[in-house]
Amino acid sequence: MGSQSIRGAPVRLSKRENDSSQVGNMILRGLPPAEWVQIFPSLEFVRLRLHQVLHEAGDSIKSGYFLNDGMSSVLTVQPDGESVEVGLIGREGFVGLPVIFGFKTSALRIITQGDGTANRLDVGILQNLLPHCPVLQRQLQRFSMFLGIQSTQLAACNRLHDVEERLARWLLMCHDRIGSKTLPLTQEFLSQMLGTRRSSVSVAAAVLQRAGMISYTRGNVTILNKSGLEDAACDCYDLIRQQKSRWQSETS
Amino acid sequence: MGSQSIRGAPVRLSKRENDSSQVGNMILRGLPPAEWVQIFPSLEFVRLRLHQVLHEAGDSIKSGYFLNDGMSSVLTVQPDGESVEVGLIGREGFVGLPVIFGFKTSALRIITQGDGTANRLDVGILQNLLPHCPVLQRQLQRFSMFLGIQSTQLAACNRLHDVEERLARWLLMCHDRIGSKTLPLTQEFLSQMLGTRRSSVSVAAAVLQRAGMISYTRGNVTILNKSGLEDAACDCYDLIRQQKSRWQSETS
DNA sequence: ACAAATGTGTGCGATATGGCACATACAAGC
DNA sequence: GCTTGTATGTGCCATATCGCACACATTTGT
Repeated sequence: MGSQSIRGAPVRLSKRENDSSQVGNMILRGLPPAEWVQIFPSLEFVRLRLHQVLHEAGDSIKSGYFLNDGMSSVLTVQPDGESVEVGLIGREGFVGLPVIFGFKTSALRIITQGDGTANRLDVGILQNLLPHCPVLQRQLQRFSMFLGIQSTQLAACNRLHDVEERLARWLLMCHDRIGSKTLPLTQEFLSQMLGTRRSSVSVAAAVLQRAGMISYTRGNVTILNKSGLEDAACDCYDLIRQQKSRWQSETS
Repeated sequence: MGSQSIRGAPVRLSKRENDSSQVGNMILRGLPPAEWVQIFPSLEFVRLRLHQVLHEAGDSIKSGYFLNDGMSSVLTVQPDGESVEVGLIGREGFVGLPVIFGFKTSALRIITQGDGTANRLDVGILQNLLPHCPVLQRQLQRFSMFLGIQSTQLAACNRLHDVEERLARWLLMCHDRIGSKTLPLTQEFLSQMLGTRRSSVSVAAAVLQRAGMISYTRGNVTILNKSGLEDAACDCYDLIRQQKSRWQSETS
């Protein structure tokens, strides 16, 4: 751990720095030296701001992002503008999966939650690199599979569970990836994540607040009682964590 | 739960059938001869029966299936037994995607809808074959990406649209893949696809029936007015078809 | 023929959410 | 100070769905 500060001043990635242990992203850190030396000269360290759109639904993909910290949400966008979150990507993953299968455009919107940093990689460079980096290719493909499974679990959750359970789950998942107990979230924004109305979020948040599990001030949620929130959340919170660890370890 | 897995009876391939044009599955048909001659000796032609379980959630995967006709549904299964359909696989695709990324088990349940046939392939053989069949590998990976996108669209639909719209959509999608206007479906079964109660399906089906769009007899739905059903269905029906054609054409 | 199992239609109260409106509270800028 | 915009809490009614229950029809097995 300790070589990199998660919050506060991020570590600058010099182009002369060829040690992948300086990088927060788990896929990059797992690369063998032979592949790391190929990829690191092309990585561009970037800061990500709150709610930055990394990929817009329907747009072509120019860069992939290996997140070091913070998290991103994957959203479906419907023709009428409604949206639902169908995935979460953190330091364990990669933003830009379609390009590794030869697609040019993103069908989904990817936005950042909270501030963070990432290593950006040009799509053309990535596609040239992939045939020479079998471990990278394999890890990206495996992450793609995991993300698909995760989205199916979120789909079931969004269908079967009510707003209060989903809100609690979402706050916990966000907290696990952001690391902070205070999350910069408006209720309007949460309603887009959960695929519901803002007023429904307000009601659900008020219940959790009165139960002492969270405190809600203008645009900021603070988690006061994590284990209480876990009781309020549906089982999907645990299920997704289990699937994550299972799929990260399962090999053929 | 009702139906158990029943394996189809293997049928010997005649010599004539070493021509991929005799095969209904689109991925197999698209293979170059050099790859087809490697794979076809290992394919086992099997008949699939209604509601056969091809892969059970959590079980290890023994075989992959290239469907020739008919269709399969991809279901999430929750701990309490509730389920929601998150994908549809027909002749354009493949059942057993996790193995192409090195995973051994299926996180999802795959069941057949209606009768059909498929070319079954042992997982061990497939994994040995893949490194020598780049086109096959690529097409399977691309289908995996499409299925992930499809599941996100279904997730949004299941969250945002009501039972009647979803039912109409589902009947249309099933009809498109089965080919028949009469579909062997009980309301109990449909409720598991749509992630709702059986009685809700009954109400929605009664509305469509009174409007003359379908007729419902014991365990069988017949589509009477397809364009009427399209009006009753949500836009997701069209959106998924668009994404399907886009996926099949978009290249890097 | 009879009983049992299965599939479907229907009804009803409870509940969650949609859809909308409005008041309040806070923040930012002048 | 003031204004303006934004975020939140709340209330109200309509509606979709849940959660059950039960009647009825059809099929299946004996």
